[in-house]
Amino acid sequence: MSKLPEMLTIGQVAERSGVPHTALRFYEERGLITSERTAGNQRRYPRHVLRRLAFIRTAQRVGLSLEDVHDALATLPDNRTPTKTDWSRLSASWQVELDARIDALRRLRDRLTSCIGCGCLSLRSCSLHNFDDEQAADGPGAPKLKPALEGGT
Amino acid sequence: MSKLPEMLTIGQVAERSGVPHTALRFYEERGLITSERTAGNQRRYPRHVLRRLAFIRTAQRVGLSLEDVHDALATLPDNRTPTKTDWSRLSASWQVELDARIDALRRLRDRLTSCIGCGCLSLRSCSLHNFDDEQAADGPGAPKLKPALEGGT
DNA sequence: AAACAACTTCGACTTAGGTCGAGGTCAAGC
DNA sequence: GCTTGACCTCGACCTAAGTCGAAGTTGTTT
Repeated sequence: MSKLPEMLTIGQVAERSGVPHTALRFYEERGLITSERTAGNQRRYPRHVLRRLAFIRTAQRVGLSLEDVHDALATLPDNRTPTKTDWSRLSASWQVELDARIDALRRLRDRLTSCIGCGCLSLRSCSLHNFDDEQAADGPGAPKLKPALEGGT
Repeated sequence: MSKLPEMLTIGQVAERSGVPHTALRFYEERGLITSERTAGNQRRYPRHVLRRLAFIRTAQRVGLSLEDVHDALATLPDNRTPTKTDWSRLSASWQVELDARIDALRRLRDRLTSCIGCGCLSLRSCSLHNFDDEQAADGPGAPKLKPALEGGT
């Protein structure tokens, strides 16, 4: 009993979270997680790092970059791991982001639909090539996501 | 009159297509476009390269990688620039891809919705963290797109 | 024929999100 | 007290889709 370990090794965290240990060190380097060290310089993690990792991975799946995640975590008052309240606030702002992305894709699809069969593919006349709105800015080759958390109050 | 130039220089193609000349050389290196050369080793493009470029950029916007585009172009009988018929066939297959992506995002959003307020964020119990279906495979850090053109008959 | 813009190649660099390996240290079991 | 596995750092490497700069050549115009 009382076998609930206070601190976890990097290997344990990797196994429990499903995040490779290489990525854990990488995240630490990026300031997304922190660890304490043993006398022998090995990392030891408090259990709540698991929650933080869950947060990170979910945010990534929503489409946020690690930098965005970093910034989101930084908006937490004490730089703490998100609590239920924080989670609600942040995930609500992700929804906006997701909705926007879904919408952009849908518009693209509809344009494609209206183009099928026209065979135009003209650089000048086809509507598919002439929207400087939506994702034209992040254009080909750089499908980055807008911050979108900025206004996430 | 008769000023319709047979062949275009790289600068002209860049200007007309909106694709930077650096990218044009890059695409050629990748086998997406080809060019002839003058006696002095400069590239000259037939006008239909513009259509091919339109195809490439549109495909990219749909979410295909250059490799996917390369493969798609290779499915064309004579390795030609897509005609109206090819365009219909390929863009129809892109629709499937787009629909799938839209759907995946929608499912993610819905899960997020059902999670807002629960605050669980548990690695084991929250439904957000337990879908090995859909996009779990391309996981965080590698938001690549599935080929999806393979079956595009 | 000389100027000058446009073109050539090649290698290095970029961002994001990591992975891999070498060489060395730490911790736990027997 | 020794073996073995887990851990450490650091730098190199990876993919994708290009960009940038240097040094040299071509093509066009006057």
